[in-house]
Amino acid sequence: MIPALDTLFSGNLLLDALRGKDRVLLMPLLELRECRRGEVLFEPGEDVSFISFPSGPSVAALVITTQHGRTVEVATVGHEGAIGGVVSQGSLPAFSRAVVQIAGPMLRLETQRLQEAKAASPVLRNLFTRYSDCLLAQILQSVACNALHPIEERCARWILGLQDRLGSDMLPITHELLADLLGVQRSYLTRTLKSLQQQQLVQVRRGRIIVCNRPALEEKACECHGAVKRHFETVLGAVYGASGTLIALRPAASQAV
Amino acid sequence: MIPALDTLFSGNLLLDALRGKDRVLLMPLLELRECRRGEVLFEPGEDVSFISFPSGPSVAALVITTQHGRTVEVATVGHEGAIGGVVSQGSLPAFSRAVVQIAGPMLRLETQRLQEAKAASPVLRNLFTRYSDCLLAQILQSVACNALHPIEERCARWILGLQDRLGSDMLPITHELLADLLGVQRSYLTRTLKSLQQQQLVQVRRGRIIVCNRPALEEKACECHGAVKRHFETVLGAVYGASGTLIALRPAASQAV
DNA sequence: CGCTGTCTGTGCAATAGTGCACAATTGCTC
DNA sequence: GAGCAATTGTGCACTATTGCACAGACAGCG
Repeated sequence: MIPALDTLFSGNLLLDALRGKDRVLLMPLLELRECRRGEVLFEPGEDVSFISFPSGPSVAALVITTQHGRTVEVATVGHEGAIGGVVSQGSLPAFSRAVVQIAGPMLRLETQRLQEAKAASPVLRNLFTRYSDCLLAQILQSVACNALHPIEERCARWILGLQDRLGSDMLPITHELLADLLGVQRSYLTRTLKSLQQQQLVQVRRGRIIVCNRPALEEKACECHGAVKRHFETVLGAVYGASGTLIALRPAASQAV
Repeated sequence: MIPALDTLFSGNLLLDALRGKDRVLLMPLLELRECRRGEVLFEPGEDVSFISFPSGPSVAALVITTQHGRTVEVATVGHEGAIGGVVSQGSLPAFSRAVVQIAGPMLRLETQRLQEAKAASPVLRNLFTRYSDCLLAQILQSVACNALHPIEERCARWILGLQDRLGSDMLPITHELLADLLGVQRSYLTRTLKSLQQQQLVQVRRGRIIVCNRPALEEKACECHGAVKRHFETVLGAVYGASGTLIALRPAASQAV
C-alpha cells in the first residue's frame, strides 16, 4: 500500500529500531502523510485516535493555550519519538493540543492498532514504555526549566533540541513562533537572539536561525538539554544505537523520574 | 500481617476505588509505613522498586534539583494517587527525586507486584492508566504554568492543591519550603503571601498557612488548578465518585494531553 | 521593478523577581 | 522564663521580562 515502508528506514528512530516480526507487525499499519507547519494533530478534549511518528526532519509539539490566549510548548517530538496517546495510552481525552512545528512527513498509526500490536509483542511494549518514560523525563525537566532558568538559557536549550532533531545547522523558525513556544514576548526574544548572535553562537536570519558554534551554545544553555539527553541515552541508547544515532552522549553521571 | 488493610478504607482514593477480587489482589501486598517530612522515597537514577500510595493527609512530591542547588516541585501526589513508576511503568531509572512533603501514612507496594497484579486484572490496568494520564496532565499544565503565570497566581494554585489533598484549612508548611517548591526566593514568597493575606485570602502563621476564603483564592489563582481538576474529573471522576470525593467540579468546558 | 505583507530591530516606561543582609518574632526546650 | 534555633519581615539595589509602539528590512509576487 505504502511503498516507502518496505524499504529499510522509515526515518523514525523508534520504528527503525524494530526488527523481524515486530517490524512486520507494525509497518503495514502505517500511513504516510505530509504535514504542513501549523497543522493540528489533535485538540484538547478529543479522543486521540492515531499516533504520529515524525519522520526525517519533521517536528511536532504539544502546546497549551491559556484562557488569555498565550501559548507554550510543553513537549517536543521529532524523529526520535512519537506523539499522541503514547504516554496517556490512548482512548482518553487529550489534555493538550498537538501541532506540527516543522513541516514534513509523519507516519500515522491508529491508536487501536498500536494497542493490539503491543498486546501481541513484548518488544513493542518495552520500546514504547521506554520512550514514554523519556518523554516524561523531558516534560518533567521542562517544569523545572521554566521555573528556574532565564530566557537566554532556555532559548539556547530549545535551539539545541531542534538542531538534534533536524540534523542541520539551519533551523527554519521565526522569532514570533519561537517566542510563542517559549512563552515569552516576541520583542524580548529578538533581543535574546541578538545577544546570542553577538556571542557568536548563532546567526539570525529572516525566518531562520543558524547555529554557528554548537559547543559554545551547549555551554550557554541550561543543563536541561543535557540532562534529558542523558536520560534518553540511558533508557533508549541501545535501541537507537541499532539504527540511527540521535544521541551524542557526553559522559556524565546519569540523571533520572 | 497489616491489620489496617482489612478495614474498608485505606485512605487512598485509588485503592479505595477497588472492589471484589481486584481489592483482594492488591490489598495484601501493601505495607503501611509512617513517613516523616523530608523523607526521600527515591533518588534520580535509582531503579524504583516500590510505589507509594499516600494515605489520608500525607503528600509526596517529585522534585528536580539543578546543578546550582535550586529545586522545584514538578509534581505533587496526595491521597488521590500514587508515586513511583506509575507513569514511567517501573523498572526504569527514576528521573527525579521523590520526597515526602506532608508527613503521614503511606501504603507501599513493590513495583514488581503491581506489574503482576496489572497483568492479571484489566480493571487495575485501566485504573492506573487513567491515573497516570491525570498525573501527566498535571505535569503538562505545570510546564505551562511555570512559563506563563506570576508567582502570586502560582502560589494560590499551589495552596488550593494542598488544601484539596489535606481536606483542611490549615496547611502545615513554611515559607522556606513553599518557596523551594515553587522555585522562587523565600523572601519574595513571604511578600507574596503577605499580599494574599492583605487580600483576606489566607492567614499566615509561623509554619502554617490558613485558607480564609477559598472561593476568592480560586479567583486569584491561575486557571491551572481548575484545568487539572477538570481533567481528573473527566478521567477518574466515576472512579473516585465510588469512594471518597476529591473533586468538586465547577461546570466548564473540558480541557484535555 | 515596485508593492505588500511578514518578519525583525529598537526605544521606553513599568512590573516582576532576584539576591542579600539583617532585624524581629515565635515556639520550644531546659 | 530565658535562651536558642528556626521562621518570618523588610529594606534596597539590581536584573529580567513585559507591554506596547513604531520604524526598518526582507522576500516573494505580479
